[in-house]
Order: sequence, then C-alpha cells, then structure tokens
Amino acid sequence: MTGQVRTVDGRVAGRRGQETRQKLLDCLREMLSTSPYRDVKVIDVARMAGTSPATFYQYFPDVEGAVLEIAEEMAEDSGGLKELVEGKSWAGKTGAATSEELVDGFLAFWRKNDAILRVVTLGAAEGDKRFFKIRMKVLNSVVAPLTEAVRTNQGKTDKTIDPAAVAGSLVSLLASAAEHQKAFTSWGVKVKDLKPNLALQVYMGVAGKKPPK
Amino acid sequence: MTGQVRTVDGRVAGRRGQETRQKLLDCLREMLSTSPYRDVKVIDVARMAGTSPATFYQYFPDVEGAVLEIAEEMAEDSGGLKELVEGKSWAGKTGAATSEELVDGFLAFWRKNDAILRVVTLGAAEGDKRFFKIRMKVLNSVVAPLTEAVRTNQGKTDKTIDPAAVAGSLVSLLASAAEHQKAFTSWGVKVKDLKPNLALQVYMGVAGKKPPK
DNA sequence: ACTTGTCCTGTCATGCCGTCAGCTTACCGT
DNA sequence: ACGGTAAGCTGACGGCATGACAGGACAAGT
Repeated sequence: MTGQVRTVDGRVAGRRGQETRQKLLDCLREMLSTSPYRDVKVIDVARMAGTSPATFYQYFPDVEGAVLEIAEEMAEDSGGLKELVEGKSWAGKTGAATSEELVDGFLAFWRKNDAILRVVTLGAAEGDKRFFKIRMKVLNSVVAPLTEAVRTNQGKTDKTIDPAAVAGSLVSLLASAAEHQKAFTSWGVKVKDLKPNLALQVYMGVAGKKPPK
Repeated sequence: MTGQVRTVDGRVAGRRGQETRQKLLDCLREMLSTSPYRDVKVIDVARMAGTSPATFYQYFPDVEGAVLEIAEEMAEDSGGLKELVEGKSWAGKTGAATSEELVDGFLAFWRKNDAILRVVTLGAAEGDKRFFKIRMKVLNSVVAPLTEAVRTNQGKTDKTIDPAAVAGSLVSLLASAAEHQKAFTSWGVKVKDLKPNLALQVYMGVAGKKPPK
C-alpha cells in the first residue's frame, strides 16, 4: 500500500537501513516517555541508538517528523479498539459488562501509548492538522461505533439527544481520565473506583438508564 | 504575600524593571498562542519585546520558568470560577440555567487562556508537579463546589454514586471539550449544539435526572 | 558632581541544528 | 573473484540558541 520506505534524499531503504531507522524510532519512543517533549533532542536520540545525528536526518526531516511516524503507527494499532464496541450488546447485565470492557480496553490502550498520545494531543490542540487527524482516527475507532450504539439503544426513547454528542463526550471523558488519572486520585477517587465509575457513565450514556443490579 | 519581585541574581526589581519583565511575559503569552510550544525560543520573545536575550535571563531561569509565572497568574484568576457553582440552586428550571451558565463560564475561561492551559495540561500529563498543582488549582475551583452540589442534590437518592468522581468527570469533560472543540465539530456536533449538550450532561450529573421542559 | 543601586546589553564559550562531501559496506551481474 | 553501483554512515562545518558575565547607561538621592 504505502510504497517503499525512502530516505529524505530519495534513496530506497534496504534491510540494514530499515533496522537503524526502526532503532531510532524505538529510542525516540523511549525518550518521549522519560523526558519532556520540549527537551527531546536529535542528538540524544542518536546517541541512545548508537549512531550519529546525521544518520537521524537521513530518515526524518526533524524530531516532529519522526514523532508523526510513531503516531501513525499507533493510529493503525488503534483500529483494534473498534472490537470493544462493534457487535456488542448493551442490554441489561451484558450491557454493563460491555461497558466495563470498553473502559478497560480504552484505558489500557492509552496507558500503553501514553507518551506518544500526549504529544499527539498537544499537537492537535495547537491546531496542527496532521496531529489532529491522527487523534481523530484513534478516537473515531471508538466514537463511530459508539455513536451507532447510542442511536439504536437510547435514541428511540429520547429524540432530543444527539448520539454523536453523547458518544463524543464519553470518549473525550475516557481520554481525559486516561491522560490525567492522577487528578482523580487527588480528588479522592481511588484508582480501583475510577474504572467502575467511568463504566457506569458509559452505560448510562448509551442505555439512557441505570444498570440493573 | 509574595515578597517583592526579584531578578535571578537577587536584585529587587524597580519600576522600570517590572515593566520590562511584564512586557516579556506578555510577549511570551503571545508567542505561545501563535507558535508550537516546542518552537518558542528565548531569542524570539526577547526580540518581540524589543530587548535582548540576556535581559530575559535576568528575570527568568528559562522559558519554562516564565511559563510557570504566567500559569500561576492564570490560576489566581481561576478563583472566579467558583462563583459559577457556589450558592447556586440546582432545582428544576433554575438548575438548568445554573448548568448552562457554568458551561458558558468555564468554556469562556478556557478559551481566554487556551494557550497557557495547553502547556499546563502537557506539563501535568508529563508528570511535572508544578504544572500538575496549577492545573488542579484551576479545576478544583469548579470541582470542589460541584462535588458539594452533587452530594447534596443526588447523593440522597443514590448512595452508590461517588460525588467526587461525578464532579471530576464532568469537569474533565468540560476541559476536554474546551481544548478540543474541533473534534466535536468533526463528529457532526455543531458549535451551537455543543454547549446545550454539555449543559445537559452537567445537569443530569448533578441532579440525577433529566431537566424539566 | 558624586555615589549608589537598578537596568540593560555586548560578548563569549558552549552545545545543538541541519547539511554535505566522502568514506565504507553490501549486493549484484559477469 | 572482481568490479560496479547504490545503500549506509559519519566527520566536519556554518549557523543559531543558550546562558553567564562584566561593564556601561541611567535615574535618584546627597
């Protein structure tokens, strides 16, 4: 689908080249999770990868360019989130379970990619279209099927509600909670209690009523 | 309260000094709202303020230090958000109005300070305690009184609900929506419809039921 | 005019950025 | 085996930002 991998100056990358390229991406990933984004320097990434800064510039235009690469990879990976919603039942106790699994899966995904998602979120907030698009792809993998779920489940009972707004709000909430878990603990919400609370809100948002005991 | 303003090397700043200091902060504010955080350089801020980089370093240890200054100023300002919740009624139609005013006020505050809040949010997500503290101060000015409102209004009817979790979730949602309004429009939620939707969710979260027509 | 303390900037060493020419390495056809 | 070709890497360099310092400019009081 996406032609071959190419260097900045147009050469096609071979086996060895792709290896170092990948190593640079891995090291950048690591740097992002240990240093503030503002302080991530090309020279540090290169040093960690056991290569020279010039090599870095062979494969990426700059730090941001490499970050976009990582982000796109993650966005591909986010397709799996769809399965947390698609084809699931929202009726009664099964619905409550669906809700919990969604929260669990979403938070796990976010935690796994938190460093890169932080940068993507920042970029999107700053108005960068490339980051915005990537963020939407991740969120949409849940929002799209969830909107459908809202429409079929509670849209019938209440026509004043906009399914897209509800689904979008719920997913925004999940993302925010994932990114700032510590805020909740400082409000006295224990980590153990956070997930059930989120799951409850998701269930009520979709089903339009409290879950059965 | 906070002693006199001092330069990095310990001198007390006089009238003229405070003026240039303030000018530097203003220019930094402006830079933050027009350039990506990662690209904001001391030299650019100094140039915009019509002074030299050396002057900047007289008043601030680095860009981050100056950003913290702006952020703290904004956090002070956020105390006014309390009044959107404290002493308000959540009964019936008055409650719906309270909810709308809260959403309106919160979004307005966020929009007014969006550039600095972006950076604060990033810093908090990266685990920087100083930014985390500032972010909590802003959010708490709403979460604290809102938790109280939840406790007194719907805590009676349903004991399984954790008021702090509900209030925290609602405010997180508001913050997220404010920071990423564009995401909602791309989900087909018009700007005009966003506020009523958020207000509805706030009302239901606090009152535990749908608003009266 | 002189002193004192505030305020600003020229200058400099240091370090990162981003590019290039040129060297080394791997692959391939003969 | 051998040479050709393209891939792969790096040393070196000009350019720019950082951060520290010493010293000059300026205002206010004596």
